[in-house]
Amino acid sequence: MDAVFKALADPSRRALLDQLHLQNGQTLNQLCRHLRMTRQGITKHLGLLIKADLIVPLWRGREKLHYLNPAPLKQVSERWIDKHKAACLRALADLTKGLDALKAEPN
Amino acid sequence: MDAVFKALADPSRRALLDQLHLQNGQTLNQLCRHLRMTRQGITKHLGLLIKADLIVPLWRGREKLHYLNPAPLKQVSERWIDKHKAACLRALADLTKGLDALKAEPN
DNA sequence: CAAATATGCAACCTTTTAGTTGCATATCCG
DNA sequence: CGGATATGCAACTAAAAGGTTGCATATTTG
Repeated sequence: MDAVFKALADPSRRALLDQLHLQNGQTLNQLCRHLRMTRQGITKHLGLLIKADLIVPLWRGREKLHYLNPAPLKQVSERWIDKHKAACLRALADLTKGLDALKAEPN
Repeated sequence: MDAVFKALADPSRRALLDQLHLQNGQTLNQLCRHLRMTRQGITKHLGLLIKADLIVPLWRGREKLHYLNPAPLKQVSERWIDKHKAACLRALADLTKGLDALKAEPN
C-alpha cells in the first residue's frame, strides 16, 4: 500500500495513469508522446507504477502494452480514504468545538 | 491537490493522520509520543500536512492543537479515486481482452 | 521574576528521487 | 540478412526529502 501512495505522489505518474485512463493498453512510445520527458524517464515512472501494481505490462512482440489495474486504487480507497471520510462530520465537529473553546476564553 | 498526494506519500505522515483520527486536536508534544522521531522532525511533517490543508492548527496559549480537515481527502476521493473506480470494470475488460489477444496469436 | 514547558527556526547531513545521456538488445520488415 | 523500430539497463547529476542538532522565543507556573 505504501508503494501505491508513493506512486501517486508524482504528477507525471498521475498523468500517465490519466493517459491510460483515456486509452488503455498503450505502448511505451505512445505514452511518451504525451509527456515531455525522455523515454527512459518515463520508463522509470512506469516501473514504479508497475511495482505498485497500478499498471500491468503485457508484451506483444517488441511492444509493451500498459494496462490499468484498478485493484490497488480500490484498496486504498476502501482501507484508507473511506475510513477518514466516515469520520468527516466528526472531524468538523471537533474543529468547530476547538474554535468555540478559543472564543470562549479571549486571553 | 498535488500537495495532498505528496503529503500522503510518507508513512510517518499517514501515521500522524491516523493518530489524529484516533484522537483529534492533539498538541505537537502529544503527537510526538507516538512516533519515534525528534520533535523537530515531526514539526516538519506536520508542516507539510498543514500546507496540504489536511490538518488545521489551532493555538491555545503556548500549545498548538492539531485538527483534521476532511475536505482535501474528500476532494481527492471525488475528483480522482472515484473517476478511476468508475472505470474499474472497463479496465478489467481491457486487460482481459489484451490477454486473450495474446493467447490468440501464440508466436 | 525565574524556571519549566511548548514550540519555532536554521543549518547541516544523508538518502532518495527525478531526469538525463549513452549504449545494448530484441523484434519486425523489405 | 540488414536496417529500422521498440525497449532495457547502467552510470551519472541535480534537486528534494527525511531527519538530526543547536539555539531562540513565547507562555505558563511557583
